[in-house]
Amino acid sequence: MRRRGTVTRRLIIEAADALFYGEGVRGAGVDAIAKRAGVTKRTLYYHFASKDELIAAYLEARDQPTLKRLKNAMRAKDLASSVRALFKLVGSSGILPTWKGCAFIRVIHELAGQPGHPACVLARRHKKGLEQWFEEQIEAAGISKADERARELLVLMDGAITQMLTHRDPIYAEAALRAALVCLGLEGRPRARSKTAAHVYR
Amino acid sequence: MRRRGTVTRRLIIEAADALFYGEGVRGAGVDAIAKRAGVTKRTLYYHFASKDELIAAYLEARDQPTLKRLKNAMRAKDLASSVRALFKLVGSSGILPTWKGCAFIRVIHELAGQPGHPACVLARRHKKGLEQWFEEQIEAAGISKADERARELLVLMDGAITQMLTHRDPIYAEAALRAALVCLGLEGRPRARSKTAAHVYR
DNA sequence: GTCTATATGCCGATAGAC
DNA sequence: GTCTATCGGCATATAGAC
Repeated sequence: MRRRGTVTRRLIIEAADALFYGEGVRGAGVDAIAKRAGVTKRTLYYHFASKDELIAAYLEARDQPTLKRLKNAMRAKDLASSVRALFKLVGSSGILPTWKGCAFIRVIHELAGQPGHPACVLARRHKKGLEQWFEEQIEAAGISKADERARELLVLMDGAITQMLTHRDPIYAEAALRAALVCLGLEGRPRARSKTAAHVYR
Repeated sequence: MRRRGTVTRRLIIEAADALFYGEGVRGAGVDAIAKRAGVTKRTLYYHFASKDELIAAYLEARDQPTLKRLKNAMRAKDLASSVRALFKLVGSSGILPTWKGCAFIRVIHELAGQPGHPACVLARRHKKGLEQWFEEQIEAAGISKADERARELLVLMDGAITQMLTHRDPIYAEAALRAALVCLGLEGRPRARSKTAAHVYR
């Protein structure tokens, strides 16, 4: 009987995570995943009915840890600091060659032709959950129309992630941070920011 | 001798465009592309040395038309109207089932493990070109630090596209539009009150 | 529950005729 | 330049022993 807590099952998901994230859910094959997990393909197919199911399990396993990591980065009391930490995280992660963007967005893009795929459903739920948490944080900071601000923040985060994956240049995470602070009303548009100061980076 | 203007070559690229964009560059095979183009695989491989080269040609063929379409949408004299038109376009496109996001961003995500792939190089160049054009428009509107504002606009656009592909809900394009107008200083937003101040009203 | 071995088909790419 | 025919490999998935 298939249970969800099996050691073998966990090993397979860990291997899938490494390969699906590293090479894409279409680029990585079950053969390589089974080999990395140290099991045979037959064992893999005992625990997962299909590759599609394994892809869904891969995202399912990433859901809470990813949220937890973001919440931990944004644990400051004041919202401005939290938002700065968020985009600092995006910028610093984005310059690492091993970083390949957001796993959920990657799946949405790779499986754009199959929006009903279980993994796509999970990805949408993950992003909705994050949006809702953003909204709670913004509301707790006493900012009105928190739902609108949360969507703006989410758009900026995913836009920053996309640009980081594209150009691997923190300048885009910084752009997103500036935009987020302005949107949230936490920082006015600087009128006379010294050009030299603004260009310290790079 | 292989020339770039051949009718056959164009037919193949058109078929590739439909299938690569519809099912992903990894999801679509050369078999299906050749069939759709009405040629044999051997002919396809006469015109393109490899599938990777065909993928690059597919993006290459999309580069100028995509830029042109965006410039046409943003042809208004005043920047605010142009920006509104941009995100209106993203929102209205994004609810069409046939729309599958930005072809360039899709490739970046699908080939995240191969940043040196010719198609990835083209995708980066395309986005850089768009960013530069944004900068020119913003500068022409008399807004300072146009380079920073252009990056913010680009991040918002790609973030909106990503969210549209994820949720198919124009509410995210609208969020990005609001953020863009605030960032460009085309629409004000009052600074947030402190949390204690907010408590006065509760 | 895990194994060895294999079914079956599609993948990208090629040989050689015309 | 386009065709028919096909290669070798890897894809997902399965049969049946233990």
